[in-house]
Amino acid sequence: MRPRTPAAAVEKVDTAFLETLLGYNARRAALAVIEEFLPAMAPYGLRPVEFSVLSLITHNPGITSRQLCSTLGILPPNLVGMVGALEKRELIVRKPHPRDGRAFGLHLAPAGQKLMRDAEQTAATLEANVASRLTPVELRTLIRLLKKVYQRD
Amino acid sequence: MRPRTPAAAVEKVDTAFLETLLGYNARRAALAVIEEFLPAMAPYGLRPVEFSVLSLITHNPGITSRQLCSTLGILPPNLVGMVGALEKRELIVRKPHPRDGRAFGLHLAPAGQKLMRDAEQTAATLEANVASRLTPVELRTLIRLLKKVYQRD
DNA sequence: TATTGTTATACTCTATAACTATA
DNA sequence: TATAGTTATAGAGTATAACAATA
Repeated sequence: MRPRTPAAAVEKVDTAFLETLLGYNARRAALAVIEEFLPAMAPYGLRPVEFSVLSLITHNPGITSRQLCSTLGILPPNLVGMVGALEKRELIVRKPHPRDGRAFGLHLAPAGQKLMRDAEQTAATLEANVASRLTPVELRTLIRLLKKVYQRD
Repeated sequence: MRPRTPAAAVEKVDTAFLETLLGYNARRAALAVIEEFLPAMAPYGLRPVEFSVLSLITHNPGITSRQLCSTLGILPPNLVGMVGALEKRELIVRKPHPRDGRAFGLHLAPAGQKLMRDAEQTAATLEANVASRLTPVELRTLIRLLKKVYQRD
C-alpha cells in the first residue's frame, strides 16, 4: 500500500457522480435559463412566476386563482399578493365568475394586453437565443423528454 | 362577427405557450425530480444541497468551501452554516489547507463515509425509478442535452 | 361537508455589505 | 490589492393553520 498524501489540495473538482443524476442536471439547466430570463423580463417589471401567471391569463381569460395554483404548483396564500399587485398595476382585472360566486375570473386589462404582447415576444426571442446552444431538433427532443419527466399520467 | 360570451369560465387550462419555453419545462422537471428526492433523503437527514455538498466532498476530499460554492452556484455566506452543521453532526471534518492558510480542506468523517455510501446508493436507485418514465437511451440523451444548456464554454 | 379566496405567520432559500486573516 | 471564510441582515420563495363566504 502506497501511503496516502495527507490533506492534499483539490486541483480540478470532479462532478462526475452528480452529473449522472437527472435532478442535478435539470436544476442546473433550469437555473441557467432563468438567469437569462430575469434580466430580459426586468424591463417589464415581471419575475418568472408573474410572467407565467400573466401568460396563463392571456391564453385562458377568465381563469381562476385556484386554476392558476394547480397549474403552476403555487399555493393559494402565495398567489393572493401577486394577483393583488398585478391588479393594482392595472395589468389584470377580476370579474365575478359566471357560475361560482366564491371565485373570480381573471382577465387582462388593456395595459396587460399590451405588456404581454411584448413580453411573450421577448420570451420567444430569448428562447431562440438559449436554444442556439442546441440544434432545433435537439431543442424539440429536450422539451419532449422534460415533459415526460414531469407530466404524471 | 360572433358576439363574445362575456366572462366565460375556463374549463381546461391551456398551457401550450408556456410549454414551448425551455425554462418552464426544465423548472417543472427539476421540481418533479426533487419532489421524489426529498423524502428519499429525509431518512439521512439530508436536503438536496447538503447531499450535493457531501457528494462533492466524497469524490473530492480536501475541497474548499470556495470550490464548493463555485461548483454548485452557492454564495459563500449561505454555505457557512451548512458546513458548520455537517461538521457538528460529525459527518465532515475541516483540515488546514496544505498551501493556503486562509482555507480549509473538507473531508468526510467516518460517519459521513458510511452515510454517503448509503445515500449515494439511494440516489442512484431513485434515479432508476425516475428514469423508468424514459428509456435508457432517452435518459442519456436528456442528460446530455441538459448539460449543453448549462455548461457555458 | 367541501371548496375559493383570504389573513397571518413561519420557515427556507437566496442575496448584499462589511469585516478578518491570509495571499 | 485580491481572495477565503465569516457575520449580520434583508429579501424572495414556500409552507401550514385558520377563517368567511359560497358550493
